[in-house]
Amino acid sequence: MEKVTIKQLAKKLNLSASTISRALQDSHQISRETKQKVLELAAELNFVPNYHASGLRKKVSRTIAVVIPEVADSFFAQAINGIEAVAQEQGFHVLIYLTHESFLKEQAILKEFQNGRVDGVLLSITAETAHSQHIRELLTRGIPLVMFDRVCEETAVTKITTNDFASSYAATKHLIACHCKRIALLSASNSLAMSTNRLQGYKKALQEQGFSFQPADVIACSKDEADNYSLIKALLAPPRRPDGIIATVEKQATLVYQVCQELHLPIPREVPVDGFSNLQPEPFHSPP
Amino acid sequence: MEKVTIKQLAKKLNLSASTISRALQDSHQISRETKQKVLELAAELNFVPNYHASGLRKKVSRTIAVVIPEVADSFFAQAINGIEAVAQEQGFHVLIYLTHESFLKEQAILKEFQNGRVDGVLLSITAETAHSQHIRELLTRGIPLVMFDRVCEETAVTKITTNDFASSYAATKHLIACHCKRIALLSASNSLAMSTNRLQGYKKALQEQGFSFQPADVIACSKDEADNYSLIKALLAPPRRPDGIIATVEKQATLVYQVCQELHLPIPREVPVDGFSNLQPEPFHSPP
DNA sequence: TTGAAAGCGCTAACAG
DNA sequence: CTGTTAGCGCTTTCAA
Repeated sequence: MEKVTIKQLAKKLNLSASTISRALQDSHQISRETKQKVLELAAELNFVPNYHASGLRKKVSRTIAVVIPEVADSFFAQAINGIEAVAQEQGFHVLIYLTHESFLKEQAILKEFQNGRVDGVLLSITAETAHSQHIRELLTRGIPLVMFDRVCEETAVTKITTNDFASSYAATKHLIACHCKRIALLSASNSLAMSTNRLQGYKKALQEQGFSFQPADVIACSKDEADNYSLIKALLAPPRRPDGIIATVEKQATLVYQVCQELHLPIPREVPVDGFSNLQPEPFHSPP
Repeated sequence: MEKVTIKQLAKKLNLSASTISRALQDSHQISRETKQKVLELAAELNFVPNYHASGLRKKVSRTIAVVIPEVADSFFAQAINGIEAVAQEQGFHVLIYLTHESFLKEQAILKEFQNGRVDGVLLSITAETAHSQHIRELLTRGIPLVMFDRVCEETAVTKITTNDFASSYAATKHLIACHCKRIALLSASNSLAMSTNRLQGYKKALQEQGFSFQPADVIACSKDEADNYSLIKALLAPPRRPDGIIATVEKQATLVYQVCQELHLPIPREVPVDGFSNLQPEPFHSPP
């Protein structure tokens, strides 16, 4: 029992390939009877239409790509869950690509998307991503792209983010309300819009509550865990120890605990400001 | 600047399409010069070979599918990370499918894989999955399939698992060595090979150490968190409270804590026996 | 309502 | 080394 094709169905039913094709697509111009017969035979012979053939012809793939830095932290895992669920509902397939924070990989991956493999892209950019030529090129080629979580301001595409400004603003105000006197901000990376927005929210809240912004209270964490560890250790050193901390990333919160334990310090009041903890994945829009 | 095809390159260089095709594939039967020219023009015109066309011709997709129940718990997230990394290295693409523990979905998803979209499948079966007709059918069609983590004994395919028997055996012995007198096993589901193997390991260790196996000490947890909660609560009720627990799934360990807190009980000595905590993803083998 | 024919873009014999 | 030819399997005009 070799691979069954439309042609074979056609021969067995004394019909033309085009009729079979139409019947399978439930075309309005095929008689009930014929459809019936075709569907039956197809089921019997276990016919599965070739994906590449129809893709080549129709120029669609019913596939979207999700390009993210990593799936390690629970945020992206959740995101995948949500995305896949919606995609499956809509009959779409989901390709996963990890950039591991490498801009070059991001470029290479997006470049390949010009080949018809995907109909659309969900992108959460690299921390390294500074310009967006590669993104604009995809768009030029007519491939819709939506940025989520980590977006890049300069490009004119749909962006899905939590309101970074608002969340760090709220977090800061919350800590102040809890009588914190010195609030530090653990920030992720400087180039991302997310980071700057959060920084702004933090500043705004401080200012409104009559605190002065201290650049030394903002720690720019990097990819290197060891570095971050040192930075946090320095931050928590007694002389100017903060009594409140806003952590921008899950991992950093953990580091704070570690450092405190090691230094036998009381754990400061901490507020994590997470990516998308309450992400409601947007429904996809199939291409029109 | 419309989509560039091989034909266009051919015309511009006064060569045939086949020559271009060969040059792009770095065929041994094309002159240095020609290759050079072709590559240059291709780069200049930003040529990207059509995926469906070559897929249709060559009957490959350079794509593998990963079919898992959920990506929620960190295990599968890690798995995806590893799989994608290896795939990317080998120039493969990764499709993700979630079954949400539904056997019907699993079936439907595998069925579609007969259409040429994927070259291979990594499957971690549903808790519901009882028979393996759908799996065997895929294999018949020449699509390699590897089961991981949650495997199904009856099928003759490569399986990647931690040694379930050994790990629960070791865990049980460990608890006995810690002077535990009554050791409970929180088991996941009865039909999975993983569960039965773990149960065997547990029994073996008990027996070897002169303990008698008590069916009541094995709790078969279900999908329903609330149910599990009740079961664990009953288990931990004073009369025959275990002083050691082997938890088969991450989630269950958490439940135990919750129940103990609520009941103001001391937390029993607990040993989690996790899926693949130390999974070293196997390198893929591209099809020969 | 159905069929014939052409072609999506690429690759692989088979020649030369 | 390069060109010619013939499809991969399906969809879609255009005719009948």
